[in-house]
Amino acid sequence: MLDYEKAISIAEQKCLQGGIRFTQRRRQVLSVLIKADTALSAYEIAELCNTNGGNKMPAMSVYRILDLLQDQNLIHRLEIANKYVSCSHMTCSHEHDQSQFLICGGCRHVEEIYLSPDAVDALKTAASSAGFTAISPQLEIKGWCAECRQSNE
Amino acid sequence: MLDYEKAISIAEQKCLQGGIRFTQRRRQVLSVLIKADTALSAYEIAELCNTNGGNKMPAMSVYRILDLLQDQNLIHRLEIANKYVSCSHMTCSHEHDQSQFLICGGCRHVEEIYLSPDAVDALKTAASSAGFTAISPQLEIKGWCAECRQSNE
DNA sequence: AGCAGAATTGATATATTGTATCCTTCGCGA
DNA sequence: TCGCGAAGGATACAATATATCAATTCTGCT
Repeated sequence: MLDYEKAISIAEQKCLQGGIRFTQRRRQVLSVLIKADTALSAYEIAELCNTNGGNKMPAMSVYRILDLLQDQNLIHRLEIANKYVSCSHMTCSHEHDQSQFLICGGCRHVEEIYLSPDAVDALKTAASSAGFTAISPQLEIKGWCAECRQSNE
Repeated sequence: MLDYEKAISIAEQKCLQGGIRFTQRRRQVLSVLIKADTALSAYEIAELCNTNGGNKMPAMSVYRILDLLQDQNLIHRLEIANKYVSCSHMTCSHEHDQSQFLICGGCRHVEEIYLSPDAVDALKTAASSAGFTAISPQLEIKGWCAECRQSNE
């Protein structure tokens, strides 16, 4: 997990640089995502905010805030799982890192992985020969976790 | 595109072998998917059935039929795009083929690609070291098509 | 301090995608 | 032909997400 305090302060800086405010609500949503050790759906985030905190967090606000945090590269949306995770490179100094996620097609469990540069290159080559300029800086791969694979066979 | 007649007759055989009927409705849904040159959403399939054909095809039936066709390995569901495509290996004699799809994160356009065995191996290795027994026989990769990439920068 | 305008949030409605349930109808074999 | 299970119809509803407009809050400026 990320260093919580450091991540929050970096997020605050990034927002300031982006010309937007790092409000309580935004802090709250990001904080839930950083503290979670799994990917969360928008409605799960809303629920967690309402459980821990006090004032009501409507799902609509969560979506708005998630969009905004994504624009600042503070979180990722996982399209296979319809869930969100905080960016594990948030506290790194280098930019433009590629994040890679394995997502279980059964239980939707999410694991972050690190592909070899060779593997990423192979994907990029295949992608560009299909007319895709580049694969996304965030790569999602669907698979089957050990547990789901067992119970499926 | 697949040889339509051949694909339909193979589908019929597979269904018989699986102990289920290849009804008119099921033929209709599969036929729409085979003839389409793109991935289609369930509601798009229903609409196409209602446009071309005569009798009404409710969306619920489409979902039921899509589930069933998936069980018979006749179609794939693309989770990133929330769409469905007919299996391009339907008419091949060999089984257990890996299908790979590139999906544009912008317009959701879908391209089928063919990764080198090396690339697939690299993915499998990374996956298994993360506790995933295997990546899915159907691989989805999100990227950006040339058009969307241009209009985004 | 007070005001204007922009950013943020609230509130409500609605779209999209998908699942659950229960009942009816259809087809095949005894 | 009768009965049983497969298939389909109908309806309700769940989960995820977007659109819109009004209310509020903040910020910079005078």
